[in-house]
Amino acid sequence: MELAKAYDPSTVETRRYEAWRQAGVFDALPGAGTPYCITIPPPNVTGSLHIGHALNNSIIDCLIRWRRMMGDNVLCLPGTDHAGIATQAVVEREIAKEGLTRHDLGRDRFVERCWEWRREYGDRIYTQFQRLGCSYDWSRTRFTLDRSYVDSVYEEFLRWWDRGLIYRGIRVVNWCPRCSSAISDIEVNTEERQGTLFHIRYPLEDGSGWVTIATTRPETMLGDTAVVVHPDDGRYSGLHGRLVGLPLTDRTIPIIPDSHARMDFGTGAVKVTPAHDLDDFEIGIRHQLPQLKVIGDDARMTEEAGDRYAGLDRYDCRSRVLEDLQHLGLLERDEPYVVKTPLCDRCRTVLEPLLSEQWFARQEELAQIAIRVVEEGRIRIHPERYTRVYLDWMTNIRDWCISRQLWWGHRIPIWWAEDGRYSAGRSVEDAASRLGVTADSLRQDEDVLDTWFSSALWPHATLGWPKTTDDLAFWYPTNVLSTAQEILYLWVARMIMTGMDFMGDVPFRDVYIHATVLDARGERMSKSKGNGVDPLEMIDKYGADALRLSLLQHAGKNQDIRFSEERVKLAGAFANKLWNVGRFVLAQRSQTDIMTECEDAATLSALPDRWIVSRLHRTIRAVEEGFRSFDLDDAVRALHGFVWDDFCDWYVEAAKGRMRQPGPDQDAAVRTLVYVMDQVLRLLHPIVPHVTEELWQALHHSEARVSGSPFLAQADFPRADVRRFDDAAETDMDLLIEVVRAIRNTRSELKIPPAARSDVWLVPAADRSRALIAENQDTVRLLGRVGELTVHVMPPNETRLWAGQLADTVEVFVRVDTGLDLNDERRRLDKEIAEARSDVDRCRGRLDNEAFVSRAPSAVVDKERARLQEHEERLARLLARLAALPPDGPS
RNA sequence: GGGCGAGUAGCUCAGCUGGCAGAGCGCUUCCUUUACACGGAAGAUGUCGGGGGUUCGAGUCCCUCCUCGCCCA
Repeated sequence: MELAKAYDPSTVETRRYEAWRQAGVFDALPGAGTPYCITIPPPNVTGSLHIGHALNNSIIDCLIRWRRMMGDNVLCLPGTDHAGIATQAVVEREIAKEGLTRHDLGRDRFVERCWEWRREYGDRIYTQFQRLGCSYDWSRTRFTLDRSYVDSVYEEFLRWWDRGLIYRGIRVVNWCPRCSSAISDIEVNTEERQGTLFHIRYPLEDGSGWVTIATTRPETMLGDTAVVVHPDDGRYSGLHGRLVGLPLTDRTIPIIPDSHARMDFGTGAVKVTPAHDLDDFEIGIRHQLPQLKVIGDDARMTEEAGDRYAGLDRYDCRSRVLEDLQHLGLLERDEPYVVKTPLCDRCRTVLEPLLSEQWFARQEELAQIAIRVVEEGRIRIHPERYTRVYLDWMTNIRDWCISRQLWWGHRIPIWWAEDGRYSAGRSVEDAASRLGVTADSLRQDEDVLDTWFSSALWPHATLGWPKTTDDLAFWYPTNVLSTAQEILYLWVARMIMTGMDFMGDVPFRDVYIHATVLDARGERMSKSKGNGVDPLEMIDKYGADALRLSLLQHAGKNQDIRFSEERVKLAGAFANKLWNVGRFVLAQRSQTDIMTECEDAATLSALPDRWIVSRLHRTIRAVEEGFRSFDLDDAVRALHGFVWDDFCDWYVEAAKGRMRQPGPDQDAAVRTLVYVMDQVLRLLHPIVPHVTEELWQALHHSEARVSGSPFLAQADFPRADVRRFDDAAETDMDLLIEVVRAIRNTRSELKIPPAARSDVWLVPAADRSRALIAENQDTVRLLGRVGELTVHVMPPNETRLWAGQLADTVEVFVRVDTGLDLNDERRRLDKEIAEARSDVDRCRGRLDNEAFVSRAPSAVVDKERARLQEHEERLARLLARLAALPPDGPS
């Protein structure tokens, strides 16, 4: 197979992906082997691939491909969630173009429109995952509104209902006036906006003075039912239990001590509006305060707000309240203040915390178990620091508002009787019999369930629960959940609860919280800022492999990643490097009849071969460790260094010399090239699947394989073999590399043109290094562009013609036919001597330190002694060299 | 307000259980040497955020302060 000179992902990636799919490489079959399963976090069905998905799915696919190659029976199950509020917003926008609202259509027709939308666009993100190279089982895609999934959700609801975990309650929820629905915490975007802090006087009822409260939302005062002060706040200690007249109303409200009040904020006195603030709601419960709802579902003031304000929009009401207070002289002052404003994630309407009657799920009992499994280490969270974040949240968990006033979603399986009683049921008939009435007298609750209520079941419901399927039996518990930090609570925690509750076992064993991808300036990407990076555009320009590599390079235990197009480009350069070294290896092999797929590394005897194999196996171990511990960045670093530095820059360059003459050494070199190349492709495959598969096919296409899959994607992943670790080979090769570097450096300093060959004279200090150089002189010659190479016990006599340098323990001389500039040479030597002296002094200083010698471990002291000896020898040689130079003279 | 992360070369980041400060990019000089100019060779570059402490020895451990960011209230 002819390979193009430069790697072009656009001609490779789609073709390779299709080949995998057609061969069913990603399709899983339960039963045999060690199960390994990841159910991917279902993206929002309205969504398209953003950089966070790209990162997470690169991580997931990397793990999945790795485990598949490790021989596990792997299932990676993809899916989407129905995203109630988001989808509904999209479809509402669409029908708005036809001048319609959802109310014009009615519930059934509107839901049908949502389905049409979903049929048309719902699989878009799958195609995008495929472009990223994700090896997911596309025959098992799940959607949270699939019939079987809906059954799971209702099963969950009914079981909880029967245990009394679901109840109807009145609470403050995040209310979006535009969507007319409660929304979940994660759909709240908090934004800092410039606002005003108003200081308002509430006169004491007996006319003896007033307390001043501070608020950014004066309109809510109409719903105040108390003022709280801190119990320890001396300023108010005489006022506990006294009443104030609430301005603009005819009500009086008490002053109550409660430690919620912060003495250092505002005046230390806080107005309490239980119906319109979550904290105030809880204060209200503590002190049994009335809950006065003065703002309605439409964000207009209610009757409760009083005749003068009822019907006004909340902001108009604010203006009027301020005017009126001003009039009464109760507005003490105002100051600019940054207000944290909650916005609806979908429509950016300012949310209203609102007292509302909703369905709730009790959490405490479920949370206890979910806490225990993490404390006991049955689920491990990585990076570990998130464990505490999780546990803190879980121990302070609040009941979960599970109802949403939407149409798109799982309609709550509760039916109401005419007399106001209600019951859940598996069907209207079931509910009817539970209530002892006829089915036709019932009406179903209008609300749907929170989308998270359905995704909380993701790992077991996608595998078939509540049915006992083979998939569920084989792959549950799943192995890893990889996701973003902001849904640790809302989603991860709840999957743990439902998994323990319904399956009696953890839903996954490891949770990996990946970093947040920021832009190049370190700012969070957002649509409004317009600083987002489109992963598909990156794939178009540089290839999916480049995108994956650029992301995985930074996927470790870090909290954020600064992303830039430049990185993708550089990752693309690596793919090209790999491509080209692959081309080289192929070309070498074609010159011989060596066709072995995998050389037995144990039989290699040449130093470069032993060295590269040793380095390879250390790299394999680093990759293994990186993959195992979710330090993918470490794995990538190890591979990058090995491929580019060890293999390309040294091994391949050295091998070129061995290619000239047919014979056993050439055979060994080719075998090693093919072996290392094959192993490298395997190691890199989970990270950059396309380019590695393409090369691997080229490397092996003509071979008859005795067994196994024809795809790299299903080949065995390398295993580190400690017997291949070869310290001696590494030490020896390091010395050779040092010698070559010294030759190159000297040539460069002498401005010898790269094309020219120079004679080199080496004086190794020890017998061992002499033998080493003698055995490998061809390598030194080739890499140092050496003409005549002399290895001798003494330096050359004609000092004027040889520039010298030290490489470790080897003196390296490069011949300068035109004669040496002695001044230059002395300068160079002086510099080296100065360095050597300072090294010697530092070592001596340490060893002269009584405390160091007596207290440091003896190994460290010995090492320091050896080091001192080396430096002293080096210094002596340099001084000798300086002395040997002719005293002075024309240069 | 609580919790967490980050601050190391011009930039982006590694530096594990303390033991001679590293990589990539960029920069300087040179090279189209038949895998690769998406390349090769050589080179320059550091108050490891500040201040204390522990230790024979601190980028690494402890305390404290400063700056930036994230999550949760």
